Amino acid sequence: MITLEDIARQAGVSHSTVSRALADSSLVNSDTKERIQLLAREAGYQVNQVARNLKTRSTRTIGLVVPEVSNPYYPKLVQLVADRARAAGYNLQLQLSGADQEAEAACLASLREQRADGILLVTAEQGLVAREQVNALAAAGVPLILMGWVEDTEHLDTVTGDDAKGGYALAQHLISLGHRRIATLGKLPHRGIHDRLFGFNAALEAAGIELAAELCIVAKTDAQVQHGVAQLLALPTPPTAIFAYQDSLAALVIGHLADMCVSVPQQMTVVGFDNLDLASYICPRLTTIGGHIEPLATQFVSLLIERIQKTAQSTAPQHLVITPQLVVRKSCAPLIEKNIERKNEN
Amino acid sequence: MITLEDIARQAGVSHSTVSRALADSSLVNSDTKERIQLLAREAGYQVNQVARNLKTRSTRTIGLVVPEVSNPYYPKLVQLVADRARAAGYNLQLQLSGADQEAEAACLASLREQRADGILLVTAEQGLVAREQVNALAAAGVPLILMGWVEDTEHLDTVTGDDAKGGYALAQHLISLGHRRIATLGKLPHRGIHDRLFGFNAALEAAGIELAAELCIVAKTDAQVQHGVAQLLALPTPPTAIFAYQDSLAALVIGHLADMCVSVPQQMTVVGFDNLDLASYICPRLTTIGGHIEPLATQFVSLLIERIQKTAQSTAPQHLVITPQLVVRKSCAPLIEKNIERKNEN
DNA sequence: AAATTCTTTGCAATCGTGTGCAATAAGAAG
DNA sequence: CTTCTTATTGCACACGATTGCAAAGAATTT
Repeated sequence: MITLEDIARQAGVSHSTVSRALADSSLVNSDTKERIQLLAREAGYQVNQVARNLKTRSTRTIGLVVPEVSNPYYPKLVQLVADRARAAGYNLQLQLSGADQEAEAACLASLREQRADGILLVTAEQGLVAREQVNALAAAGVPLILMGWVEDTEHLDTVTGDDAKGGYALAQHLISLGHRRIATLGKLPHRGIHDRLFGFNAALEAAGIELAAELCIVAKTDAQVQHGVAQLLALPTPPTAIFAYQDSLAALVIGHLADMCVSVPQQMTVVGFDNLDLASYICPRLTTIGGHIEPLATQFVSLLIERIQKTAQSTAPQHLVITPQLVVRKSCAPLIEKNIERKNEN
Repeated sequence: MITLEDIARQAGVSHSTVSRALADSSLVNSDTKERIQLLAREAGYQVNQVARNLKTRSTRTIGLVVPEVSNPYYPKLVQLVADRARAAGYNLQLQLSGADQEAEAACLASLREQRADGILLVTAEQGLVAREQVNALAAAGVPLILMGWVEDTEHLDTVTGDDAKGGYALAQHLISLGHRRIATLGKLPHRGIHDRLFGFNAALEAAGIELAAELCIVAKTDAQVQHGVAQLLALPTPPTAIFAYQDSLAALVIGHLADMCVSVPQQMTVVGFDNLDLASYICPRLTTIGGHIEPLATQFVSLLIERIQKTAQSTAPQHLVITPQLVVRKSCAPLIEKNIERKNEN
């Protein structure tokens, strides 16, 4: 691989001059500068970023830790983060912490060893697994932004979607359509007042509706969803609507309902969360909560870059919250006579 | 950030000894070794990989260039590649070349500057955009594997799925169900004898069926798909089956058919390609071609690592081809009287 | 013509590791 | 006691870039 020294020898100057010439420094005579630049281009010289990074003590790289990219939520986020990082002139180092974040600490350690200029950490159901690591990084002054609702992170910068508000809006929508008996289905994420289910439940309570325990299905895999749907339909009084915590689960629910000859939305209303692309792929198109991922990604990156470049207005930890919107499509129907009749039959 | 020198000072030895101790070298007295290792752990020392990479002239990083991760095909590939790379002890540097690969050359340049040990390049519709770059990398001896059918790459290592065979199997399946009037829909990829459409057409020809020009729809965006589907249905003799080049397009087709009150598979048979997760999400579940992505990813990574470590049996360019399989689900129906009647009506 | 400033260039140190080689000390062998 | 191994450690250089500082000419001023 060709180095500054090689170019210098060809040009009959010192490597310092070549370095300056390629950096377009005004300290170099413009003729020599052009000559060197041409020479370097012809020789196909490519800077050794490793050496440059060592000397400049900066890598212009940001690390992004997400659990996986099989779950379609994350690719959407990764794409947006990558675009914004690139636009800001930063490289992206993607680290996958595993479906259960089992490798979260290892990812952070690797990023630190690689001397990433800053780190974006997305937590999932497990919450913040590598808490000591994160605190150590923060203490060492490594810029780090957290995404997701995690306890005891007042001292860290965080960016999160207002899941509770989204859940609230969904429930309100279902209630306004006349639904009273509503099921929920999904894997339990970080519970608490910021949870989707918490907001959902709050709206139900405000309307005087009780969320019956038999209507709360915990399911993660396809098989569990199938079982849960069957369970709901077998109830003496089945629900008229199902809230799936995520769009992908809603898609599975609709599939299994179809297998059991229950049509959506005529015989069952289904809603999801996140407004992923698949929400407009599937049939019927899914009513869901959306619009939060783009601003989340934007804030995520721009706050980190402010921290890296120390251009933030305030050095105090920031906690940005993005409010999502209801996206109405075709998977919900008002509760009409037929359903009410069916309900009364039992 | 804490360095070898810091630990050395604390331990009262030279940095060389610390370096050796942390590398568990037998040249260091076992007592001192333990003492140093303990000290380093307590101090929270993390090697500076940047410095190490400079010295060892290797980064244990492989670069992966894909157009985007919005298209669900790529995340699936990225996940698999990332898992296998991690298992082999390599970091992954993800580079997105853009939906039209407009940044392909920039991605390669960046990876070269970062001194990635090897590069995995996935091409898309545009083919190999950065051909000179790739040739330069190959000439410089940088291990590089190409994925996708591209012309004039006999001198490069390639890994590809046998798209033509997949297309052939799909067509055979449709023919065996009695379909004769079959439409195709998608954006045109790298044409040629390795194309999905080529294989598809070959099977049709073998069965004496002509692929009418009016049944070949070029569509990429959702709006184009919608328009194409409407166009097909408006024909004097509409097709009885539609082959979409990709699962995601098939999903869109099914959605628009539903909007026009055409049920799948009863009134229209639809097939896709790639067997992405969404193929089992959507309703009806999609008959498609699959099973190739996993072996593609495996071969992709292991061939690259063989090149990096120079453990390959042969130094001659390899061209690995993966044969995909037909995955039969619920989106196809045999051509029964009703359809034939409908066909004869016109 | 001498003094001063400006322009351009090279020297040399530095970033944090890894490693060949020499040096030292201790133990073994003669 | 001398000599030869062997075990352990440090010195010093290298990796390839950036950059402060000095130096040497050239240009300008007095």
